[in-house]
Amino acid sequence: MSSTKHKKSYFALIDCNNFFASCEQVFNPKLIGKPLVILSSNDGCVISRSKEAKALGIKMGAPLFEYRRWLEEKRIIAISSNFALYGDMSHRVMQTLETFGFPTEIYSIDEAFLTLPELSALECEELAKEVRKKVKKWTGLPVAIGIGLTKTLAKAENEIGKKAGGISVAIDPETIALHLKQLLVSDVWGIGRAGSEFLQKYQIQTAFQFRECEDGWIKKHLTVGGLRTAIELRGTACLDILPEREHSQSITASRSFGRAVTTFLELKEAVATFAGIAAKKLRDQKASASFLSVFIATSRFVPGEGYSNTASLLLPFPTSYTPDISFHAEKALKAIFKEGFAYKKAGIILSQIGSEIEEQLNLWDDGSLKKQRAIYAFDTIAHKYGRKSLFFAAEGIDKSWKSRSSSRSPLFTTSWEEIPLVKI
DNA sequence: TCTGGGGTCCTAGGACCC
DNA sequence: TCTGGGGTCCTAGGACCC
Repeated sequence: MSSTKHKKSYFALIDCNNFFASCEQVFNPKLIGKPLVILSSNDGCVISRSKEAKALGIKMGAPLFEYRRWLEEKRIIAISSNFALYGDMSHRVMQTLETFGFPTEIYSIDEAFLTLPELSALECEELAKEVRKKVKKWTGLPVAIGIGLTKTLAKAENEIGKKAGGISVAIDPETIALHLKQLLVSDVWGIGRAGSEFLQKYQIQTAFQFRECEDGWIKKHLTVGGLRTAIELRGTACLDILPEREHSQSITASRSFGRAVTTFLELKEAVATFAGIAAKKLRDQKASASFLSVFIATSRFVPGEGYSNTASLLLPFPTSYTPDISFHAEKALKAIFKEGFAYKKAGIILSQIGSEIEEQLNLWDDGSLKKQRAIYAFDTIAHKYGRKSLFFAAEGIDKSWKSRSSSRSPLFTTSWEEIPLVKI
């Protein structure tokens, strides 16, 4: 019997208002009520604005060098970002939300979804009020709350709530339709710039108009992601609350440089720093990575001759050990570095992340191991330890790999202990 | 002179394999 | 050895999110 057909549930999206600016205000009450902007690294551009700063018309992402005079004239306070503080505040907010006992998904540094049971609209409102009050009391931060039948609708309600006292609920078809008619497609979660520009050409401007479009047409032009968004807007949930993952899919450490970097040495040092940051993040997750990319780029704002490139490589072993990662990052950097350019940005991306133990076993035990990776691993070991140890381990050759060389195909070896593993 | 950083997911097309 | 169709894997790049 399909009595397991799950009960109806609602979604709430809790979103901190002007998060970074609000965090600063909590710790420095003199900033409350003032036009305030938070700046990115190198104080490059605006990444958060207080309500008052927004009212003065300063745009998200505004570059400081263009607006500095203007900011001074308007007496807007600009301060550098403090991500350690924001991370800590985020943690407190999430902990507060978890005290309500609903399944919770932390969506970003300042947002979380809750799954609610089926309630009346009034009960939803009451609950939202309670959540707002508690978060404000426990953390000092103001939040907006949207409640809807799906995550996308909760997001939409949140947008509306921000402009209407902080809370918006829509769970009946009439209210939903009414609200979606007021919401621009470009403000729908999942519809970005490219999507809304495309829809504009077909005179589709509101979320309501978008959800009325034909499935096949949406899928053809906006892919499955677009279709999922439309289905969610019609009230059918197809994005569930995601369970917490053990580790990230990828880890990035990158920076823009305050001033242009031209030499390999400088770039090498920067990349070594990124390697350290990324490796630490990896270890904090008790994970290791098998794939590494390094990228460098000149300024994207200088027209004409720029240069940017990425080099990727499979690590011989899954690792989270800084010297290993640093060593390979430098190799990758060497492959793409070109003399004569003014580099403005660089970074490292670690991917193919798994738990340490799992990955170590995979390398030798698991038939699902990718061939390319195995060959790479063997070549590297052969290089590092000499062919002898390889032959020693090379029992039980998988026949399907025969076309390669017999010296590097022993995946299903029974004496893998003989191979010295690089320490993680 | 000066323009953020960190993510996820999807697709197209080539490589490869049976 | 030749043949082609079809599946799967892999990667680059784009779109989107905060």
